[in-house]
Amino acid sequence: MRVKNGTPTLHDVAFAANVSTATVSRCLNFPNKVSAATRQKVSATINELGYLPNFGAKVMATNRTNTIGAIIPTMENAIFARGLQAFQEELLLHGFTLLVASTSYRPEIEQEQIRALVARGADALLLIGHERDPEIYRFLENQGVAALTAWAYNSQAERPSVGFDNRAAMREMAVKVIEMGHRKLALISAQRVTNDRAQARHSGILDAMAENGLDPNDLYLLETTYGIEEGAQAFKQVMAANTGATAVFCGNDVLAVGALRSARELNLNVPNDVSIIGFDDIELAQVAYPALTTVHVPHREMGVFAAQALANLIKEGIALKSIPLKTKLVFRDTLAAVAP
Amino acid sequence: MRVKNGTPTLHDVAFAANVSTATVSRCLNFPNKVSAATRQKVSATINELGYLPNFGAKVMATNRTNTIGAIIPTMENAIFARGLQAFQEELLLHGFTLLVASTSYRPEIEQEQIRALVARGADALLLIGHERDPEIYRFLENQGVAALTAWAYNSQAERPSVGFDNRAAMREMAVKVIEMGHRKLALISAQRVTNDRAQARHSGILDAMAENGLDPNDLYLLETTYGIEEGAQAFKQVMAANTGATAVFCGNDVLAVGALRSARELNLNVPNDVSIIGFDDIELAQVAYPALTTVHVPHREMGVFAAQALANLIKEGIALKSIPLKTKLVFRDTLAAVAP
DNA sequence: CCTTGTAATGTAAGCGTTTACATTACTAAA
DNA sequence: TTTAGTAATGTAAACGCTTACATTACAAGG
Repeated sequence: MRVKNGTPTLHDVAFAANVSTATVSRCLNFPNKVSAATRQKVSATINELGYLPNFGAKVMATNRTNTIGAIIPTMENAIFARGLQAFQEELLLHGFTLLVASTSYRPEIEQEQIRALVARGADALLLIGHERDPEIYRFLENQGVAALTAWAYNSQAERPSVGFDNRAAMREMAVKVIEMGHRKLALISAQRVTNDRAQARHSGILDAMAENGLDPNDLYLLETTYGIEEGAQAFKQVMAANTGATAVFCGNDVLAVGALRSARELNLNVPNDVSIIGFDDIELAQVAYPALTTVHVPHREMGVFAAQALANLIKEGIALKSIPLKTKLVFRDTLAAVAP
Repeated sequence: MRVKNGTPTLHDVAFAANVSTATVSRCLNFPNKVSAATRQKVSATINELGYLPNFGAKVMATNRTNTIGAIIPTMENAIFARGLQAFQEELLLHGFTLLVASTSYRPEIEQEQIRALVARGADALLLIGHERDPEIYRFLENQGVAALTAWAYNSQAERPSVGFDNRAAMREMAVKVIEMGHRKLALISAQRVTNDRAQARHSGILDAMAENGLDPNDLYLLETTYGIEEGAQAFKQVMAANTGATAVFCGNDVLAVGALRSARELNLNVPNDVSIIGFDDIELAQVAYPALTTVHVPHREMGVFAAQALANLIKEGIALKSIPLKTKLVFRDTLAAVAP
């Protein structure tokens, strides 16, 4: 008698249960297409043999991996980690597994990763931000892989996205700041070249200035890379530039927290000497001292909606559509009215 | 003439390039087994046709997905996000893709996820902590899927792990604290039942007390779940218990930051009235005010080593072995000697 | 010019599912 | 009993790659 060596296959189960492979397959995939008796018998055999469907074979036969890929700048940034976590949890509920790749904010790497995840069989992709080479969209289309954009919403973007309007959100905050009497504004921004969110936030401030009789050209703008240290350095530069800024916006909370630290080192009182405003409302913002005034972004919600949209697309064929989410200004202790 | 509809296959490339499928396959996988001329011709055809190997077919033929799964409690916790990010980056260097699942610290869910990732074809798994049902290890063995444990190292654990000795690290910190004159100690710990890291950190404090003539039974221990708010609540309870604790250890930085906030609300001066000690040294620790004294854990290093070990196992067949990493005490502003 | 050895290429058999289609087993109405 | 209709099951092709083995091409030594 031949002894089986490898892991058991569908065939083995069928043989042991004395049914055809088709029946076993149906037991697994369409239990109600099979009589209770055989279902019983087959599932007993499956347990007994410790059968687990072969992934590759299944993929080949169905042309689906039940896997969704996400490509984000970095998990180390809490705004992505949080959204991605929610995305993964929701995906699980729909029977999908998450494939993760990161780009360190480098567009060339993103291209590479998109190709890698498609090659690895991702059924659909979650991407951050709208801006990318049209060629890669063509590639995705050719491969029949849908892509949903998150962390950004733009009413005139032609591709589906779930996110918030970075520009409007920042504009709203800037209007408040200006209403509080601030006339000299500065912005410590993330690199805008490869980052449409950073661009939009910048534009939001410009909008608010223009609407309120300030000259947008007066905004003192400084770009820097991501990090607390970087924010700290940038803030010192802003102060050294002597522009008389009474409110310095930061492109995100991490930069803002760095700015806060520099302010302390410079013996500047926040918010009485300078106001500092963040964006994102991550944990850091409430822990910082003084607690940071910032724009709250519904990261988890975004992840959940994105997962639902993608799951609905793949399982039900429901086309993706854009979902705009709301941000909220949260006023804590780093913003004050300018002394009259 | 028949018009091809779907995406091109190996066959199509072979036909177009006027070679056999074997040759095309070799061009892709063993370029040096093929003459320069054909290599040339084939790769031109591949580009022209926009051919991309079919993932499922490849998996089926090779029985490998070049995918590694990681199962962590949650990406929202920076210590995992950071390590995972490094893990993914290193994996990419070795040609692997990362599959992520999370457990929210629930062991039943972990089991489920282990099975799910194996079913999704993970070639190997990264797991957090040692403690789990032996049955699941048997399952992994049966399936021929290797598992490496991270975020914990324990010299007497029989399974390979890359991480640090939580117990020794916490003991080292506690010894310092005791040397600074603290006699009444408290610990705000994460739930220990399902979490061997939390257990080990607790034991470390006990060790230090015993070695230094303090009664380990005098440690005031409070367990809570993960979160800043939870840490804040717990700290208030510790203070309300009136144990006279002059140093309160926290199982991680997040809890410590919550404790810090409560101390401020209680008008307690840190570190003069109470010392607060964290663990992990995440970003939060330096941003907190006062900056947190804590134990630095080499999260990124851990991720990198784990990825290397797994890649070496799969590609070269080099067996996994445990890699102990070093932690470092970092003294900032929340620990002071007790007034004589 | 033949021989031998090696390099390059080709042939075709798997890999383990799913599923269209065919067949058989039942049920209930006539 | 038939019969028609439906439910349950079976048969076998297809999915697109890798790779052992077979074959052919070529180079160098005699």
